Amino acid sequence: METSGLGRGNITIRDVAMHAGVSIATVSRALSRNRPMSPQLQEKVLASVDALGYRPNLVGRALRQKKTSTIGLIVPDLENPFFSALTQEVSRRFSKSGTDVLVISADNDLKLELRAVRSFLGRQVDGLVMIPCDENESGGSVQLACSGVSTLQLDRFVDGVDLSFVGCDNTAGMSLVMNHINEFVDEASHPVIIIGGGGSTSSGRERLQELTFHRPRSLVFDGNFSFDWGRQAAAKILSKGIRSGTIVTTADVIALGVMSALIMNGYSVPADFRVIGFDNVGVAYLAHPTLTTISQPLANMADSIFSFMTADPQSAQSQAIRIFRPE
Amino acid sequence: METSGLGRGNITIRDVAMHAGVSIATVSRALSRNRPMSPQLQEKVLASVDALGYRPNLVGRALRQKKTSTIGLIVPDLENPFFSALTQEVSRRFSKSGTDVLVISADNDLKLELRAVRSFLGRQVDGLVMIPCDENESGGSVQLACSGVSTLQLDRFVDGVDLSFVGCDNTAGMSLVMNHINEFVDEASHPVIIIGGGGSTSSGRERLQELTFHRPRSLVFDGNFSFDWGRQAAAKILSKGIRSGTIVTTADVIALGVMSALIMNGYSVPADFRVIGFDNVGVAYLAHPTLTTISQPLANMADSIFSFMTADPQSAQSQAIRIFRPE
DNA sequence: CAAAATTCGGAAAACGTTTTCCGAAACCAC
DNA sequence: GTGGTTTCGGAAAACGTTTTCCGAATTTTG
Repeated sequence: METSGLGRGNITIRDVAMHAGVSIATVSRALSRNRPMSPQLQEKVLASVDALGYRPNLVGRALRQKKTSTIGLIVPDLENPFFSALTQEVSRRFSKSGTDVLVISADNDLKLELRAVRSFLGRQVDGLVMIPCDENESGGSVQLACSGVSTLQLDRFVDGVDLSFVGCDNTAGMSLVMNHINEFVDEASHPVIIIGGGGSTSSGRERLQELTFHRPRSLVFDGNFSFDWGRQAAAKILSKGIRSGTIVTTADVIALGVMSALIMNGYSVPADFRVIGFDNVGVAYLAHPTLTTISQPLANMADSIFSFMTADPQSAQSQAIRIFRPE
Repeated sequence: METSGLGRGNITIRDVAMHAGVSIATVSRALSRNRPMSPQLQEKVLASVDALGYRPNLVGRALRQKKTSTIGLIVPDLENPFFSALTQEVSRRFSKSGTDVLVISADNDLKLELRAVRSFLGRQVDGLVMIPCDENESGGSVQLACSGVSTLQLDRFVDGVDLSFVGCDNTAGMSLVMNHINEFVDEASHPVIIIGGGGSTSSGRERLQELTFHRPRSLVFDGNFSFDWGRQAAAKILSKGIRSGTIVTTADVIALGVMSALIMNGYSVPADFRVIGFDNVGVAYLAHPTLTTISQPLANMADSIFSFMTADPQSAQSQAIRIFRPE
């Protein structure tokens, strides 16, 4: 009569050893195939493992091995579809290898971001990927992370210090936008209006800088990466009496907010206003083809994170900064 | 001359004890305030902690304390905005207490879901919250989870076994939809068309059942919870020659897909077609007020999860099923 | 002032693994 | 048959912490 796994004190490797009549070292070896052993003994051990429903305690293992087979991912805001897509992509990339990606959302809060870093560091993750909340204020968190474990900044980087980063070439991306505008838009009748977002993040700043550099006399509004800011920005534009134009935004979430507000107010996209986004998140497809957008190469970025994390920490590659061209 | 935290062998509690000239027990107590101690000694220890930049190894702590101050959350698909909102809400609720919410996305893959359960169990999370991928196929994963740790199903539940669950009352929600339709819609000119989704999930099934129960002669399409399915469904409707109606869907993501396809094809919402969603996710606000939707009480659900997890495992409450009315 | 009670620091056990080391047995070669 | 090599299981140390116990010092009490 076999008791089910419910027995309160969990089954440990000792119980298996006892049940199989061998030492705990043998059990460990039978499971890890760390050293060759006679097949019949292995068989016996594995049978006991099955019979007892033993599952190794990964905390004990981590303590001994000094590694957890885990990487941490800190995201500023999971409700931003670009970040959830990125999260999904990174998880997917790592799921093929044996390491789990553990995600914590910082909820755009610097305190929570710092806490997440501390938590992951304390939990001995083998690597840390973070999308910093703020270009300036997140510096401490990022540096703390780097001081403890192999760390990579994703999509955004903090100012001042020179730390590893993977992201896309925002400048090149916005150049694509400008080429598109030069080619298809008659600026006389369709003035260019710029709506920024994420002013205190590197990606927001880079994109906005590139736009204002090319169109220094355009009207500029700046806010954050959210649907709501897009809606507000559209209202501001309309309240200035503007009735048509090309609206360039620094993220799809903003662009979608803009579009929805315009349409609610009876304007047509793209007849009255053309709207341009950035990121090409899944939900942007809803507005296709009326929303023009720039794709970020998520898969490439995830690949790069993976190879960074699996690389020898000493190797030069591990310090490289990888920047991908958007499409 | 103080070396920074970079020194490879990490600083352990022994180093602090050595530095302060006390025993490791004293250091532990100084940090945990577990037992009163003389203030000057505490001061001395804390000074050493600061000087060395010591951060406790939570793996060691977890092993000793048999708790990790961690709960796991397994989500089928982070790109579904309802799930990312739910994730964010749950994280937010727990961030006030000392426990971190660790998230793993199963990517709608049963294998990955099972792996996530095993991983969290092995990592000794103090609790597990899961949104099962599939009403039938996820049964094994959910039961495994329950056998190891206090587990709660969220939003969806698996069939057959009677396990703890927190979610919303889909039937009541759809009744609200029906009341709305009865009140505002002239069904003679505006036939009701039903678009289901998530057929193999309890919430998808419950919602669809309620709809077909009230409108047994309506046209029904069934698919999954995605923007894309909404677009396809709209195309199916149009290809049947239908040019107006009330389209009731079982999720906002579907409704938004439907709307976008209708608008792309030159139809007006809500003049030609009325569209009704479910969940009231943030992105649905983009379509407000043309999209009618039903709010799920996220905050209440998160609260309930929290109290379930912090409750004494023996108490009756810990087995309760909580169902909230949507608004 | 002695005895009892209290405080508080340290030694050591424990948590569940993996892995190093050791020794016994088996095998091989001559 | 002996010496050398290989194979393979077990004992025990180690990972970093918390906590139980113990004993010494201090305080309180009669």
